[in-house]
This record gives sequence, C-alpha cells and structure tokens, in this order.
Amino acid sequence: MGWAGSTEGRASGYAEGGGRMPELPEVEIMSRNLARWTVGRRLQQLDLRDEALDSGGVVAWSSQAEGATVRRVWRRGKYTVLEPDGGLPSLVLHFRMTGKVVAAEPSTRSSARLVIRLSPVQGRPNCVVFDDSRRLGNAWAQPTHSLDRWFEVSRKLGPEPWPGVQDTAFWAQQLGRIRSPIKVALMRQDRVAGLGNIAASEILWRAGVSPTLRACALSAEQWAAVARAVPAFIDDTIERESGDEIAYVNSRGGSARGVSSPFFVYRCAGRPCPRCGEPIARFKQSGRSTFWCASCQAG
DNA sequence: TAACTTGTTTAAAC
DNA sequence: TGTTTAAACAAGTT
Repeated sequence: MGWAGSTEGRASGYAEGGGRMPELPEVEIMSRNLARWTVGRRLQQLDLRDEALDSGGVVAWSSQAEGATVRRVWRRGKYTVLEPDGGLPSLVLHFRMTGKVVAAEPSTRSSARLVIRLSPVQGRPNCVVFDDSRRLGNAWAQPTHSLDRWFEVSRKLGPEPWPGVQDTAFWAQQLGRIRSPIKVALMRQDRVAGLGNIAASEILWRAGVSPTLRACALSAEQWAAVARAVPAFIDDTIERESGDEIAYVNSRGGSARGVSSPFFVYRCAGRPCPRCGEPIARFKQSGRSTFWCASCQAG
C-alpha cells in the first residue's frame, strides 16, 4: 500500500534529524524544565504578546496572576499546567507543532507569544518564554480545582499511559473494541492521552504489530507487546531528548545527512529496518504518514 | 509553487 | 445511533 517513492530512502525529501513534535515525552521534558525554572518563584510580570494564543481566559489571567508564586507544574496528555498558589486559576499550555517553553530573553526569540518574568534568583533564569514559530499553540486559564474534570470533559482526554507501566488489560480495555487500525486507535486522545503520530509508528515497530491490524483484532500477546513498547518508547525518548530546549522541526539532529535519526522508523522510509534490514515503508492512514517494517510487523 | 508537516475540531460517510 | 474517515485549519518548510 505504499506509493512511488516510499522506498526511495533519502531521496524522499525528508530532512534528516528533523521532525520531532511535542508529544508526551517532549511535553514531559518541557514540564519538568518549567517546574525547575518556576516553582517557588513569583510571577513578576506576564506579557501576553500574541492574544491569538489565548483560547480562553488568558488575557485576564495575565494580569490577575502577577505577583503569585508558582506552586507546581505538571503534565496531562500533551498539555502542560502551570499552577499558582493562592487558589488562582492555572495556566494550561498546548504546544501543537512548534510550541515550546524555553528559558531565554524574548529578544532572542522571533516568535515569543507569552513572556513570563520571574522574581530574580541567583543562578536561575529570570525569564521564560512560550516560543511558537507557527503560532498554532493554545493557552487557557482554568480554575485549578476543576482541572481534572476540564481535561476529561472539555478536552476529552482518556487516562494516562505513563508513568507506571499499564498492563495488558489496560490496553485491551481502552482500545480493544475500536474497529479502526491500531495505529489510528493509539492516537485517540479520548482513549489514551498523549500518544501522537510519531509515537504510534515507533510503538508498533517495537511491539512487532502491524499498523493495519484492526485494534479489535489484536491478540492478548500483541496487547502485552504494546504494553511493553509504550513505556520503552517514552522512557527512551525522554532520556534521549532531555535538555533545556526541545529540538523541533528546524533542527538537524546531526550536521551530516543520514546521521542518527532519533527514531527507528519514523521518517526512515527506504532505510533498512534496524532489526531485520528490510526497507522501512511508508503509507497514509487517516491522512497521516505511517512508517513500518512489513517484515518485522507481520502480525 | 504546490505539496507536505502536525493535532484538533467539525462535517460527512459508513 | 454510534463509529470511523476525511476535510479544514493554523503557518512554515522544502
């Protein structure tokens, strides 16, 4: 089910090393970074430079929350939550394709949409920026006490797949009755929150399960393989990408072509499968590129 | 230049 | 009716 060019490898036009997107592991890293930079410090000045970032309540919040201290920062699915103390609403961020939080002066960023100045502390950054070159990200201000319900009801998020190893029964329960292909099912945020297009291909390759198999047709052994592959992928990705700034689309993982893609199959069409050497193939499912090894993922 | 990249929402199809 | 797929959307890269 490929198309012309799907086995052409480096001639495919994809940039080597690019293509990381903010999925669960990247959002986890950014949430940890934001916690490290802000928890326990006062929000001295909030500068919403792009009101289009506001998907609800952020304009008001940015004046309301000034002076408050950050209590904690946490992740839910692909969202990051900055929670002030004093019963104030929380700031919820979604990064879409190119959004990221960085510790930097806004003058060094061409697309700073929100600038958070913190009470100065020796040895810690005084400014945090929501940087988003394509301006597709979103932000909301939501009452802190009802965030769990908001994520469930308004954002329609299913349970978290990580941390804590979810067992075979969890995956069979959440996805086992979906008739669409397992690759598509893995991306359904209302069933399991946080897995995107990259994760879906990578997890199925690790599990040795075909992306075309209907979710409702997976065997117990295949669900067990998925259950093992998910934390393996997430842990590996967090370990590999941890750092002060997530490298997204514009980055080149290595300067030379062909240098270490961070993924085993994603955007690796035409290259040999790291496990068996057969060429990785690419095709579309529900409008999204799927990458897989037909030899390793026969089941 | 047109096509492609993403997650989410909405509309249409099954 | 419920489930699934496709299209549209944002904007930047190739």
